[in-house]
Amino acid sequence: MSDAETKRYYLTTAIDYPNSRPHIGTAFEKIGADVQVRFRRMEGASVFFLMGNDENTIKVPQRARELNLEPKAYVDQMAGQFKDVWHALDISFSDFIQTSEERHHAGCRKFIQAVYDAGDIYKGTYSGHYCNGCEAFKTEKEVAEGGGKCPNHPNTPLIWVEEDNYYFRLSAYRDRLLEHYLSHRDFIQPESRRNEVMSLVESELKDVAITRKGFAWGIKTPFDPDQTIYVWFDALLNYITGIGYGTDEERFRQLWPADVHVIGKDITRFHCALWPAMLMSAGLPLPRMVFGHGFVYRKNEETGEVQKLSKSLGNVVEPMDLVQQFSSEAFRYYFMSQCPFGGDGEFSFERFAAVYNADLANNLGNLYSRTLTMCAKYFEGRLDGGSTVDATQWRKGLEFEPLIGSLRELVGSFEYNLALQRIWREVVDAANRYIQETQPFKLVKTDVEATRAVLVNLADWIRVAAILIKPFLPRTAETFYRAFNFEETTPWESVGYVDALTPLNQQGLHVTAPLTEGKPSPLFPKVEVGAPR
RNA sequence: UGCGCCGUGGAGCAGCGGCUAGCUCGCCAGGCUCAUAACCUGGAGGUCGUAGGUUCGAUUCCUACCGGCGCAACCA
Repeated sequence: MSDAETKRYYLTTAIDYPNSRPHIGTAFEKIGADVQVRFRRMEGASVFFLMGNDENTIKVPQRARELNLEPKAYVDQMAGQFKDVWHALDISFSDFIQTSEERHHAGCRKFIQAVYDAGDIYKGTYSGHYCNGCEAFKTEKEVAEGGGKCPNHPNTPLIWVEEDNYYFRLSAYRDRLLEHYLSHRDFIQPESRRNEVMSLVESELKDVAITRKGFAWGIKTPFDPDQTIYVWFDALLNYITGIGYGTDEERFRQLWPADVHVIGKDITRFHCALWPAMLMSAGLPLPRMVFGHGFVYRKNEETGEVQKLSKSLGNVVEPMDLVQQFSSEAFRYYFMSQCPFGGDGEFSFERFAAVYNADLANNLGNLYSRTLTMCAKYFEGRLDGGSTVDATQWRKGLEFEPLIGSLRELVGSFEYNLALQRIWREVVDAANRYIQETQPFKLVKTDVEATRAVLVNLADWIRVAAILIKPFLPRTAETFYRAFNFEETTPWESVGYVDALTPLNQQGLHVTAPLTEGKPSPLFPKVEVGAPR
């Protein structure tokens, strides 16, 4: 692997249907992805982070008609809303692809033609329950749910329709897929998802219909203009059309294959079976990893019941509600610290507030407050007056280098909750304990220089904490870093985990944070537990 | 039904073969006063779902069962 290759990092998230607004579960995925790319950037990688919306579904023209809009106008409007939410959560995506864009259409046509030319597409007959109300086929499951009728149109009888479609020869890739899983242990992460996919591929891997007839909205099949590409086949292709496949081959070659597709556990099979088979057929390299994250469930505060987020249960929580009540930082912290990214997690307003108060207000925020206040009160913000002190004193008794090493490993492998837990226990808590043990507020009465030494150590502590939380809480981290004049040594933008290991530059060390009457304003004002909502 | 995950003090989690089973929140008692009534110390509280098995030894491995949950080809 060349140096240039190890340094570029291409990550994608699942593209979302635009017919409903993003909820906390959708946001969970994007934040987890964002933490990873922020971390990779800190590690020196040149990152490309792709997100987008999945717009070529039958529901789009339906919904657009209801709103009296052109489909394209509708999806553009929705994409704007999605991006607003992602920006509010500080999701640092590089590009946002909409599958209604021409660049996507062009890439899709090229790709399906390549698969066709490879002989993996054949004409067949698709049959199923068709609903005239939805203008779509219903799955057996949907029919069962509706008691033999369409769940959305119970008065419209379902009809059995047979239609000529094109099929992708997925079954032909069974052995090559299994071989790939075996030779690339990391292809499907976390481990628990592997078995599921492997047993699925071993047992049943049927060819799939990849086109539908008679839809105006969607991508026309190049070898048969009466047919449009079925949503799944087209959706997966965003990962390559978003980086220039079919429109900018040079760029595509630079970025592909993806380092990781971050997706929800429900769609692992598409990404681990269908997608690699499609790529094999088209002669393209496979992504290095598919990470299937867990889901966020809603805990009902009164009954204690844990439920899936769903519109019908009315328990959907919109990210903006929490961002407005607390902050994007609080939002990011809750989900990254409380929900293991590879597994499932729970959300309740009560718990959100409890975690916010305990970890952000009382620990992190308060550490910041008390440190800066003492610097201002005892030294008027200047810590550089005395003789040079040992600023690494605080690291004694702490296995510091191994800690940084394991944090890098944990963050790099998406184990965010464990990483945050260690940062809090071993860095933030330790700092509060250090203050209690050294008692600078007492010491200042007898030994000013010793007090200065303690505060210099705390300043370094703040600096290191800033670096460690940078991928998770970018704003808070920056505030921490700008509390002192650390930027004179290393600019904030270029600070990485390695800088936590370099010693503090005490030259001219002083407080740069804005203070009002010698105090910073609270970063995380405490909230009344149980009050919100 | 198939496949998968989970069941550890009041709540949320960690431990995944062997020191007195850890951590956070909550609770109780002290301490401190720099700080967002924050912080620090100590304490109470667990037969690690049940029944077997493997082993010198199991919360940790195996089997069965009970209970909860997820996925199963367009609801993150």
